[in-house]
Amino acid sequence: MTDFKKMVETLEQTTEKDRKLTPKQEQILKAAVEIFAEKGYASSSTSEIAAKANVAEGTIFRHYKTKKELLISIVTPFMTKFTLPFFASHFANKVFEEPPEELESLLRTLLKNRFEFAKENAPLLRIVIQEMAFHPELQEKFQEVFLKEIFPKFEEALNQLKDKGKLVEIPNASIIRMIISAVVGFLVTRFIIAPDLNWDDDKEIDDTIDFIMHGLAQK
Amino acid sequence: MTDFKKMVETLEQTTEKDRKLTPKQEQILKAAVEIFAEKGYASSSTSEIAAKANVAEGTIFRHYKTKKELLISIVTPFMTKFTLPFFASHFANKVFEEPPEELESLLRTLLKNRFEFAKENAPLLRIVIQEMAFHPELQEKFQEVFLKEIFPKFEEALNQLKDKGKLVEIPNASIIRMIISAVVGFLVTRFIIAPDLNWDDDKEIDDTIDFIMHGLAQK
Amino acid sequence: MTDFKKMVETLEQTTEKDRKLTPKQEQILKAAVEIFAEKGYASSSTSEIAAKANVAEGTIFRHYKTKKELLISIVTPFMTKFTLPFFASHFANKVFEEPPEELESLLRTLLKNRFEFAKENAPLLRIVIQEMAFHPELQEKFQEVFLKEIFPKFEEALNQLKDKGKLVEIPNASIIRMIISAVVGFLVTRFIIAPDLNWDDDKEIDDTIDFIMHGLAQK
Amino acid sequence: MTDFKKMVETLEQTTEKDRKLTPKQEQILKAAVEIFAEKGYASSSTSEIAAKANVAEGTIFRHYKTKKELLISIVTPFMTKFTLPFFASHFANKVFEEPPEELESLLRTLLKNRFEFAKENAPLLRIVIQEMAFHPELQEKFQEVFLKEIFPKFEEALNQLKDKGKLVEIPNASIIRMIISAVVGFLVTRFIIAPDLNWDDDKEIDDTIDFIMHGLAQK
DNA sequence: TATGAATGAGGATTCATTCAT
DNA sequence: CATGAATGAATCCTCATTCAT
Repeated sequence: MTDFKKMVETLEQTTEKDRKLTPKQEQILKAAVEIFAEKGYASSSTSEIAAKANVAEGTIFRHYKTKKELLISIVTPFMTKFTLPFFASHFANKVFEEPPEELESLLRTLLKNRFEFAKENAPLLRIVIQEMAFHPELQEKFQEVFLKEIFPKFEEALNQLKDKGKLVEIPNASIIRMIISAVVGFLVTRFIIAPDLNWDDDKEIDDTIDFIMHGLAQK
Repeated sequence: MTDFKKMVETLEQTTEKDRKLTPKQEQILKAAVEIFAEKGYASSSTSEIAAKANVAEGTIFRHYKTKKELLISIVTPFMTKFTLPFFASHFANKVFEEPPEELESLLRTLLKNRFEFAKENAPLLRIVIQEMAFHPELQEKFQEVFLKEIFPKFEEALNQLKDKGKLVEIPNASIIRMIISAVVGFLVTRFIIAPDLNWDDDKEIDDTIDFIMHGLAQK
Repeated sequence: MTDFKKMVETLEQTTEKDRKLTPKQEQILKAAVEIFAEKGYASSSTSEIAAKANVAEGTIFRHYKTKKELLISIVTPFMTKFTLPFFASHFANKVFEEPPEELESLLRTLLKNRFEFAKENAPLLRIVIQEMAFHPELQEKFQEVFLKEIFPKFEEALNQLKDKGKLVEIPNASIIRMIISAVVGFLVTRFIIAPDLNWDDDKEIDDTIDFIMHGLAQK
Repeated sequence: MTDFKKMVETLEQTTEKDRKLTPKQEQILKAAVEIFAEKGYASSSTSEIAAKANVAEGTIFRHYKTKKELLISIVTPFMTKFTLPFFASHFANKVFEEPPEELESLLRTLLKNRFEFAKENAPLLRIVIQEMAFHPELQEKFQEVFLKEIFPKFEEALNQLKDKGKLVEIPNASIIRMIISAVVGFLVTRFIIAPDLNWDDDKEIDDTIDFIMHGLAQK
């Protein structure tokens, strides 16, 4: 499980780095997040970021060699942090050992937890979703994190459930897609498309989980 | 049903206009679609589009006053055409009068039909999804088409089903979100994220519909 | 007096040409005058002129090889026509033979006459004044018309008056400048700077002539 | 006399700003003045200005957001400085209290003084006269400076003179127009139309003042 | 003769990045 | 470390002019 350890290390380094951020750096990051989220990476200018961050234009380039490096410095820690909980040891354990109701409660816990994270980092979520399509660097990072780490565990769990006859017999990839579609569809609607609606978040989460569980149950 | 007629007219006008396109215009549109899809609107340059279209840069601006107008000329006909089948009169009729299995077969027909359309217009789908976030003009067009037209009919149909006890009792908005998430999640995965995988499209569509139907069935 | 004859011929040719103008040409000239007057030559576009003239862009260039030729076709006939009365034979005669009061009445007649012409052609006056500075072709035409024709006659007349002791003894060039400044200053104020004021034109003309006459009288 | 103070402040600020100009900025202004004067604002290109100023084109836009702002930064300080002497307190005083010969000597002093200023800033004078017609911003500035400040004082002075029977009884506006026409006509001829003639400036000024004084004297 | 699509050179302006202070 | 003036390539767009129809 070297990969996992490496990942955690990476995360912790990042965290430490975060702590080492000078005030100016923090201002820059904060401003960049807001502006990237609002107008998209390509339509944001470093001078605008500098202005919003109350910093000279040159200062940005002292900390981030290029504009793209600034983007990556913003996005990858978020991706890592967003993903980490999936590795919490009890996740694998529970799914392997417990009855299928456990999948439900696990998803529920996980979603609620990730929901809070998304809520606190809505602009970052927006940036990731908007920019993923255009930046191979981000896609690679995503593959690294998702395809190589989460996906296999996910599959393992799904296989277990299938063996116990608790899961519809369709390809794992499809199942995962459906789960993620439901979750991301909710998050995107909640935080990007219509953040100003009067949301009953707990109910929406419960309903979404119910929808997934029934949709995937063995018939 | 004036609204519907107006919409059809609009569509047909558009189609006629399409036929009137000069060769150069077609080259421009084709090139623009490819480049916008690949790099995103903001990162595409009109000079690059002109080069790919084998046309002088000025020629683009003879036909489309601004770069943004070019984008809109590309996107809105697609949005309209993509949406129009939802207004086919039998849609509303069937859902109102027939048993709920009808909903399923309708969704299935609809999805298959829209799937083909998306397949033939994958780059356009990509552009719409990528650019919607940044262009109020597109959002308005979307609202016009979706919120004012499709959504209300959708809701009516759902209410009917709920009355017959065939539908889970959660808010219509949530149901619609779940259906759309599943469908869009599929289309995005299929055509944008992993278009090169070895897809069994019919099965995926069937599985997705099954997922939706079970997920939303009354318990 | 070949020069004079040539000039009259030129004028008459122009006049004949004017008569031969096709409707499209007239529309073009009319539109060009309006637009040049409003925004200046350099800031006017041929496409705007074509639009205002209800004519295709290419049509302008069928009649005028270049944009500049269009300007010249507009300005030089005006300059010639504006100048021609100064050659009316009785001008020279009267100034030579009559007492100095005659200068006054002549100036008065002349100014009133030219005033009407300026009034009917205010936009053209505006164009001439605005563009003279930038177009050597116009300057040459002006020199041809003014320096070579009018100025010498003017001088002759002034010399006569000086001989009779009726004129202040300052250089002719200065006298001419003062007269022209007063006249042009009036026309510019009247038609360009403040055309919307409530002008009593006859009184202004009289006052201006009085001002000139007293200003130049032998002390 | 707040208005006057405000104006002086403005002038001094401008002067200080002038002193703060970086060398590049000075090069830009110098080049722009020369080129604007020669070809007119609309026909001057920022690339040409940059080249003449030995500066990158982008540098112009670092200091002046737009080409028009560059024009205004050039013209308005000139207009203000050109106008300021008219507010020198002794102007009003003298005209009110002294015999009418005083008007003459005052005009003479003023004209000589403004003549020197125009001589040193001939290209600027040219720009102002050429561009005034096309830029509402300049017209406003001019109105602010002339119509609201100079004109009323001028009128007061003229009324005083009329009361003493020393001035011809025609409307003040006409008188002012005549004076200005004579002065501007002289300056324009001297510096714009025929700057290369062999001018005896002092005599021209004297003659011009004489012309004005006699032209306006009570008959 | 009139059209208007097409051109491509040139226009103002933006922007990521560098570097002397 | 931080600044912000300077850069020049690239951007979107305009325009006078040409030419096939």
